[in-house]
Amino acid sequence: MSKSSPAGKPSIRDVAARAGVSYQTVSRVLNDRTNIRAGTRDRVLEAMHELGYRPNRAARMLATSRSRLIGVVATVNGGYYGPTSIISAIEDAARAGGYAIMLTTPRNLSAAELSSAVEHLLREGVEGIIAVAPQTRAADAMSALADPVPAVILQADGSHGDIGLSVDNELGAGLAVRHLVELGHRRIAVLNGPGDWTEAIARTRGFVRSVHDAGAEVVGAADGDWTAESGYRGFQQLVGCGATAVFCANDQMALGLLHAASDRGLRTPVDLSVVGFDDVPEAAHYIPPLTTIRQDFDELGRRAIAALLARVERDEPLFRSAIPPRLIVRASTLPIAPTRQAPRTSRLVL
Amino acid sequence: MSKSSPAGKPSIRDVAARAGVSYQTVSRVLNDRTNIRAGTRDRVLEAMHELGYRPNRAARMLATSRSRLIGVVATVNGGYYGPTSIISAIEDAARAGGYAIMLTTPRNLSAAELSSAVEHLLREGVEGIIAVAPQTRAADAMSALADPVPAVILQADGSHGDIGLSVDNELGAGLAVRHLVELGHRRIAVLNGPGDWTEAIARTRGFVRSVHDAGAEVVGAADGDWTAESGYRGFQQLVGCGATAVFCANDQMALGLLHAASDRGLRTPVDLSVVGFDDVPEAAHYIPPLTTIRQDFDELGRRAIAALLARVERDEPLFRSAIPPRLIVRASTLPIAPTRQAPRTSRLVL
DNA sequence: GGGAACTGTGTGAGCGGTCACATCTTGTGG
DNA sequence: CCACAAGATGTGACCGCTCACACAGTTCCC
Repeated sequence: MSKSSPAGKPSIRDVAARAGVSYQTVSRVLNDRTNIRAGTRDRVLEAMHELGYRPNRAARMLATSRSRLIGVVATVNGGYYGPTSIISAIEDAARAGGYAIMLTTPRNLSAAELSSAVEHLLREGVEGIIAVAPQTRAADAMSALADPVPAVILQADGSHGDIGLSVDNELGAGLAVRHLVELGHRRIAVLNGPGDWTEAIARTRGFVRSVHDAGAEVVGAADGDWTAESGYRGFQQLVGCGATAVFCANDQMALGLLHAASDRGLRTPVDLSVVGFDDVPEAAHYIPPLTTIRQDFDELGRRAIAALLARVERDEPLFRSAIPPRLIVRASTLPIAPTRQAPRTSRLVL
Repeated sequence: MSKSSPAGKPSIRDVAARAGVSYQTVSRVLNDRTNIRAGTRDRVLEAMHELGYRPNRAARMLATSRSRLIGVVATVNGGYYGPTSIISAIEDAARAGGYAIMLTTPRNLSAAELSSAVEHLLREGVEGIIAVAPQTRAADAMSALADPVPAVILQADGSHGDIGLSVDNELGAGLAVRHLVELGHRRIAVLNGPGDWTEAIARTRGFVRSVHDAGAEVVGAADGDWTAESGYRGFQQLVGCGATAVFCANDQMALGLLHAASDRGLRTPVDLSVVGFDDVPEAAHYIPPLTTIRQDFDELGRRAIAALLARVERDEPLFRSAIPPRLIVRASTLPIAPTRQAPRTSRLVL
């Protein structure tokens, strides 16, 4: 068999032979160069089509020393809605920009797992990394690790230099609080997310500030770990605090809290108003349907890629921009009832 | 600058020069060949470390014409728990096997979107494809598309030749039914998944057969689309059918059904027992906590990679194996109350 | 003690593209 | 009508690695 054996996959040279041109001409067609006669181009394209030619990425990568690969690091444990949506948006935007996504899913966001994931990506030759690493520790580890290539850390706050990008969590918490205050609530409790997550910190900060700004009062606080289970336990800690409304740092915890409230015979929203955060698809069917803060994860993913590619391709500095979330009002919040204005220690009041 | 300029990334030749050996010896170390003197290997390894050498994947791919890349096609719209868990398990197993994952997330599972996603992966040079394409139509399209490389289709049933792999949905439905029957339920309704999803079809089939085998009766059926919203509507269709228990083809629909039942003043599980399918993390905190069928998505992902790699590396035929799911009993199911044995048309009976 | 059968290491070629440059056409103006 | 620029195409080298093979140095056994 000669070198142009049709056995293996066709190469640029097979196409050239078939079209009666040199391999370089084929390469020009491949790269959309301008200086090619239309007729020649057509012949080459036809030859490619006939041969079922597909350019070899490895060869191009080797020759250009560009991989057009973006690495993504994300844990999707528990099937959280946020990371998953973000990844999907990232892939979309990356593909549109001519890049492919290489995914790693470390079991957790410990420094060791992260470092192993990043090392894996670097070995694969990615040109940039997007980490969905919403824990402060993880974000710290990432900013240290992603030395050789540009990186964007999602859901990281301002403390991580110029490589963080996130939804405006403080604003989101503010929207929730203002909504409750407008309904007449003055005694509000909070169910925080884990203290080492940037988003949780920002939401708590936004919550506390907004409550004070509105002249209301934080009458109770409990810490959760994002799970519905921790929401259930959080409710139990809040019992007796006298709140008429609770702000939960995410929807899952709000679900657990609704469950606990129901177990205790409390009627949401008559006895207690509840606000969540995220607007997961199921939130509209919690009992009662949950008032919550919707995050635009798609937009976050798109911006992450836009920022990273600007850096990779044009060496522009990463721009920071916070994405504003929206308040979605459903049935879990209600104007405070006249009889509840002065809460007594009834079992129907938190 | 000479060819061994330390400017760019170090190559195998830079390492060789530093270690005082030929580039081939370095290559041998890289590939864990046996015939190398221990001292030589150590010197090479040290040189690599000093230079911060990282092998160039593109060059290796080109030389070996192997990419060690696995393409994954999956839609993660709506943040469903299943696909996400599967992807994570796939990545884990692939990395352990020395492969990297290239992810595409088509917006939907239409033939056009699938084909574009697969084409993208093929251009990237993947050696195999795993598609999380649980719709029959999508599975059909995939088995047609994935011509040039081996493929595994997840959550596809036996009708897709030897490339499908899934949890044993029929068995799962059977577990749910037997549980209800043991509790005394004889009049059972079903909330089906969308008719063009292989899993939905298998669950329905398993449900119907098990009900008949147990001498019980299917007194009502409604079709949903996996969403909580469709579960809510499904309940309304089932009203009046006289069932004492409902089997829902997934947890989200069960959630919607619980919501609708609650809106109508029906108490689950006193008035109505409900079983779901999937065991999403939140299911333990639905109101009431949901009895459901747990799928082992991790195992499914691992088996998918195992099957695919066996095919890619040793050209073994893909083996089919159904993974058995487990019944998780929670509070949404209860033995049938004596007064409900002969259901009257009370508003408390479906 | 001299090949056979190792072990350890080096050399040339080539994977399939791209780049820089050379060469051949073609068009244009004086 | 020819010089010269611009456009279209071809040639050689090279990206970083692996393969097949060549070759040197040991061990070994009759």
